[in-house]
Amino acid sequence: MSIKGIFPIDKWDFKSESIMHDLPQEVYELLEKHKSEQIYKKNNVLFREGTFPSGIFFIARGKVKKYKTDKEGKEQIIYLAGPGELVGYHAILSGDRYPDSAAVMEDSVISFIPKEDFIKAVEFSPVLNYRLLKTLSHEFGVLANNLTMIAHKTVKERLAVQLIIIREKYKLSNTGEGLIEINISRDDLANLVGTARENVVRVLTEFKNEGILETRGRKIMVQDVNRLVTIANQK
Amino acid sequence: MSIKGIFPIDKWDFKSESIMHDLPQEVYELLEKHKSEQIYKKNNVLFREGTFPSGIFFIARGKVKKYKTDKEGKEQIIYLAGPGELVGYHAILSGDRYPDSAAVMEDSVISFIPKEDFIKAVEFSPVLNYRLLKTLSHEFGVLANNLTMIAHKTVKERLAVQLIIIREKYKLSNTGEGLIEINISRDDLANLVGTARENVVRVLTEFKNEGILETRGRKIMVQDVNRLVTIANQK
DNA sequence: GTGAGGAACTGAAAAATATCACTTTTTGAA
DNA sequence: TTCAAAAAGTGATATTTTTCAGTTCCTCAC
Repeated sequence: MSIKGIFPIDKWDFKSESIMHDLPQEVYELLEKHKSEQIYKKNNVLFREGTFPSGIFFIARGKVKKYKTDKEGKEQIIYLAGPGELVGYHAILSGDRYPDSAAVMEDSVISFIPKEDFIKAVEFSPVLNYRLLKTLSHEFGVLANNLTMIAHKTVKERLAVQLIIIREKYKLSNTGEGLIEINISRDDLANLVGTARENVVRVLTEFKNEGILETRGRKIMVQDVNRLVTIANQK
Repeated sequence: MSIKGIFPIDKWDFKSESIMHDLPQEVYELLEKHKSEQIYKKNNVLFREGTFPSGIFFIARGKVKKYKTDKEGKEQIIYLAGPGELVGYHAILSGDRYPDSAAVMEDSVISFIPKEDFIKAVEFSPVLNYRLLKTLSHEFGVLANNLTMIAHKTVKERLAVQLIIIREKYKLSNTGEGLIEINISRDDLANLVGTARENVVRVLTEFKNEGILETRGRKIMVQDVNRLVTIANQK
């Protein structure tokens, strides 16, 4: 039983082709000229909601979360970005402030491209322009799915969905043989699912007791994806 | 006490300039050529999630809801669109199926523009292209706000927020003197807020008893916006 | 290798929300 | 105008989720 068959997987989050892949030489050079690559340590913040954008970030290696924080300090993760993805371009396109914050979830290699260079490239290149439209449309769909899910599914169902997505998305960072290791803090998982940490832990324990997954330290290894898929599609 | 002062109003839903406003003559003509204007009766469906797009819709007059429906038939409203707004263009940009459905909430005047003409116009016009990017970025921000809100705010707070937004958004359809009439079914309101109809009705009654609003039939008239704003910002 | 501090986990109680079964009101078609 | 059907409203109960107040388990800096 393939996951695709029962779960509209392509409408979710899985990484598509990198937006930067195979751009015309001139655009590529324009972006390369002033970019600066740097290693960001875990928990470093790339930018904060409400500030004015100075440029965009291209993830070469690592994981980045985009999130919003409310008055009480509660965090909601909007999007998990990985290698090949661009972060921080919404604000530059809309000409407004950053609508969300971004932070590095594990030590990552990230390029910074100054605002002016990016805008120039977008103006110069219909290909990049069109690709941004596609990416944005895709991200919008993912977000709309999440909204519907949070509004209508239980914590258990939502957690099942997110585990499937994360597992698929971060497949590559696997050690090779054996089970795929999902490495994410319970807090981040809770902020992604849209609930309290305690609930995530409880459902995780439930899944463990049912033999759906096992944990080693903070790491989660899914043993039976199909059952997760069944739970995800329950309602 | 202005609403703007305490509530980040510009980050929410209020209608900005129409995407079609003041386009270069050639683009305008390209879009006009094959468009067909038509009156859609209340509850008519413009398109359904998962089908292939045949074109886009421009709302000349009326109200349209974009929504997703889950397995159990529960509806979640993603976006409320009004006059001057474009609907159904996401799917065309992403080259995929419609990610959501759209239905008319009251008798409306709507133009249909065939897919090919729209794509041609986008390819031809950097202005239109750029404007779509801006609109999409804006819509993304609104959606991200809603996601965070549904995840962290109570039904009462969310309803307060949405009442403020709808009231502002549909200000124009007001009769003139006196209070602004919000005309929306309790079901639609519930599907927008992300809860059951009963809860919406209960909170509405609460608001009524506190003198925040009054109702005449299905119509809601807000008497004290400031108190709604206070509730909306409670947490 | 160790121990301090952070993260993960647990249980019980309170609060919010969903559901069900029903009455009343409103609406719009004949 | 009437009157059925649809929508709105109500109350009681079940379920889910949050919150609080802890304990236990990892991790990594020394």
